[in-house]
Amino acid sequence: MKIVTWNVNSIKARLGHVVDFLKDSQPDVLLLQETKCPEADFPRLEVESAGWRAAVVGQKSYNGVAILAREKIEVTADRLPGDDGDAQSRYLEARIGGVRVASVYLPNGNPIGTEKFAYKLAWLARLERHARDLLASEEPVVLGGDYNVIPAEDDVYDPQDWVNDALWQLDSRRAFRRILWAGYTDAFRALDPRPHQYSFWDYQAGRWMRNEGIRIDHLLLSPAAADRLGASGIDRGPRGRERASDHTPVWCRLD
DNA sequence: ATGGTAGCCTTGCTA
Repeated sequence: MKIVTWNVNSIKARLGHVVDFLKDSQPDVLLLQETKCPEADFPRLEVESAGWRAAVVGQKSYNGVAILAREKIEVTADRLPGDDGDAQSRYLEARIGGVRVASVYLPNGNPIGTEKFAYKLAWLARLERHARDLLASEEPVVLGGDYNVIPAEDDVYDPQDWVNDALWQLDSRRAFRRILWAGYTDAFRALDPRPHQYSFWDYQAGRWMRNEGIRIDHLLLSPAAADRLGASGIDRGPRGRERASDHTPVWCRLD
């Protein structure tokens, strides 16, 4: 089972890229973030015409996540538990072919020292709590998405550029590591020790052309899923296209 | 060098 996560930065702006990617890459599951549209506006027909089913949560202009899959999608959660007052569309979870998968879009959290950063840390704590609860199930679990956290120095072109950024704060990295210590495996890093393998390059300052990126899109695997991890990688192809998302797909294969 | 770009369907916000 090939599972891919991709922050597309608007599904409407990126629909051609997404359909091309489905046909070229043939994922069994594609986890999308930042679809930036309400459920009713999601281009469901185009996705289904290509041969994938879709489960979607969304809101106007911001956030929004989706799960595309070849097989039947049984939605198990359309929001992250732990805060009924949280109205942002950032979490969707489903059972597909005996695997529990989630599409996760963490808050960016900038600027630091504001309520936005507090919301990010609270969201990470809620995700850790729920990730621990999911371990109690018999199923393999794959939590994939844009975590908006740079895990380590090897995952950024220059940490000095990010010292005042929410993605590189010690509190952000510690909260991310707590999920790993709960028993989850970073599918990319588990199989590829090379430094400076990125999943995001800012649109500004020629970051893509200079390969100055960060690795913030992650697939976190429960032990039962990690036992089946056969391959993983980052597909830089979509980032190099015209009118690309600023993120590129990250994938893993469960045998 | 406190800039730069992209998507939202705004005239600024979010990233």
